[in-house]
Amino acid sequence: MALKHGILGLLTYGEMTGYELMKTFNSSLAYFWHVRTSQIYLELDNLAKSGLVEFRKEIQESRPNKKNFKITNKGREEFKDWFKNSNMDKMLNIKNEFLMMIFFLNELPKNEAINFIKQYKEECKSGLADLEKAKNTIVEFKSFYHVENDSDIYWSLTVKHGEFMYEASMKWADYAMKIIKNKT
Amino acid sequence: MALKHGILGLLTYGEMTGYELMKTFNSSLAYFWHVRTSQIYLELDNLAKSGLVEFRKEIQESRPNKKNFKITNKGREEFKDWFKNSNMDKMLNIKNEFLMMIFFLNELPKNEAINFIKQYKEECKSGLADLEKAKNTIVEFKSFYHVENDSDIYWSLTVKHGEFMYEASMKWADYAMKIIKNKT
DNA sequence: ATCTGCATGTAACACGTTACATGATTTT
DNA sequence: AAAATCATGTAACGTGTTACATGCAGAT
Repeated sequence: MALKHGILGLLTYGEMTGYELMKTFNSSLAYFWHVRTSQIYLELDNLAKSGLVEFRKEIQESRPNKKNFKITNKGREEFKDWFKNSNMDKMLNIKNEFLMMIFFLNELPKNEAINFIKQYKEECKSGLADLEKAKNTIVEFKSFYHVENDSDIYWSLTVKHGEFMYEASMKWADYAMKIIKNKT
Repeated sequence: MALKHGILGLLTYGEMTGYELMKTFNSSLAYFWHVRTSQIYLELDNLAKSGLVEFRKEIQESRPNKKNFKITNKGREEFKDWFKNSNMDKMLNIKNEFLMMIFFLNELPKNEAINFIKQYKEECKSGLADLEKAKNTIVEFKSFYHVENDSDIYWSLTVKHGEFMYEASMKWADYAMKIIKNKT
């Protein structure tokens, strides 16, 4: 139910279209949540049907028409309840296909195994670079939606989490390559 | 397709029942992949229908009857292809509900926000403890299935990855709590 | 001239979870 | 006496991906 509550959460900062929501997810929140337009529009439909959001049609001349979504009071309640009914252990259990491959990496010859880890390290590097972009979009988002409170402290903390993870991942990659090189 | 290839991969070490596969996932591979029995049995059905695995029925007296699955040649080919057709960027994009909550944590009063991070840190601590168990089950698995090669180097690397991640997460949690405490 | 951005959606499929169902044996 | 282990499965549901469809405006 995280996407649902993510949408509701973003709408607490102001009216947004499906397209804008998608953009925000795939920039500011990109490190921990990607979305597809198809999913966003379906979810917005569901939210509207449940009365958690409502929309205002806006006819545009030189652009396609929009639906500006805003959160309802019922939506705000639902969003608050999300924090009350959360439980930590469920949230942390991950699925990581990369590690599934590492588990079976003996299938590859040594040099290819090392190369595989090297690629991973490169990917982490580019992940770190993307976090820099996220930092910028966060600043833009705050001023664009005139967010007065210090929510951005928390937005930055998610980015910081990414930095910690990517840096640790790269250290792990170095460790892993060393181990593989030393094996018979 | 990671579960499918995970099952095929485990079966390269020897014959296993659905139940044993489930046990192995939820112990040795638990850090990065949890499964439910329902999913395992469905996937085994599919794999059998595709001719990637086959099974041998074993009638037991004081226990329910079993199906001992083994990988076919076709299954081995499919498993090898998994490494060839993989691409890194797809594998690394994560969904993290915990970070979704962090993003919106301004919704909670300061003390509750700090408590939330504290709970996370505790969860990481217990994750680290579980990794110790995983280390043991890996050793048992190797001797039980008489694995002669040094695959276990890679198994251990997945555990090490977990250690790096949990430790970095806990450092992040400390950093986050400090930031929140200092905010107005 | 081609690509990117804006803006909306539908349909089919793949993957994963929840809940249900059974039943003997062994451990606490 | 209660709970965990062994061992199999079905059905319904929820979530996410892939592929398809449209079409103008502005930038390269």
